Amino acid sequence: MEHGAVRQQIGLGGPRLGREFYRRDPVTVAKELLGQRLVRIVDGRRLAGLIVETEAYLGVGDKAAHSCRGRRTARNNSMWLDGGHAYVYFTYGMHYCFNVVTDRQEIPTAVLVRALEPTEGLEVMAKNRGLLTKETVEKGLFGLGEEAGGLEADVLYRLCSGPARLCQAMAIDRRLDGVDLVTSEVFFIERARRGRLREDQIVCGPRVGVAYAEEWADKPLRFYLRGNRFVSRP
DNA sequence: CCCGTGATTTAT
DNA sequence: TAAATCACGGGG
Repeated sequence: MEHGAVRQQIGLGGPRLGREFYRRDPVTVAKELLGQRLVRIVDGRRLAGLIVETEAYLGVGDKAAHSCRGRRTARNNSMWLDGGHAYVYFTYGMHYCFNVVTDRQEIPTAVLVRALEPTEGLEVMAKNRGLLTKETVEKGLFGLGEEAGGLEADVLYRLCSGPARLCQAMAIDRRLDGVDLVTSEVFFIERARRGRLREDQIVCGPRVGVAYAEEWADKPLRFYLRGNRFVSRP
């Protein structure tokens, strides 16, 4: 099915980011992904959120990147695909993390998506996250019609604020590894914002959880929206 | 602060 | 084949 037709069938949604958006260096893509909308279709329903935090991984030589040594393995294979594909990996025996592959084929760079501001399908996300306790349901916090209307703040801010949390919320696992975000009917990114963010709207700092990466540990390759409440850590 | 959890990678 | 590691999250 053609993309426009898919969008129409699904309803909602704006134009999707195209191949050329992703075929750039990971730092540029990491910054420009901020404010765009990640969408996952599950059982015909849209789960979506605005990307508010990202990290760039610079490929061969970047000691924090899975492609640091330039060796293509069963796990990191997707990093060598063309820009716009998904790289999903499994770690710590229980967590998935989602990256957007950047630049051209054979250049193994990527952007880790670290946090979303959830906008659609919040009750499904809460269920996927195991945050739908009996008490939460009894209090009638869901099914009120308004998306985040009755959702308690402590649940809301734990939905997608972390790379593994957002994967759990949006049902992202290894089956989505290698999927093409430009053409997939179930996993893609929509343009929710046109033009560039002002530089002062973006906070830049060291990547999280890469202390082992020696001289690469402190490079300012993490980006998030200034003042946004949904980043994984302020 | 510590710990679960198991695939993947690296060292013997 | 064995050991160490890990782009994390949840619970004190």
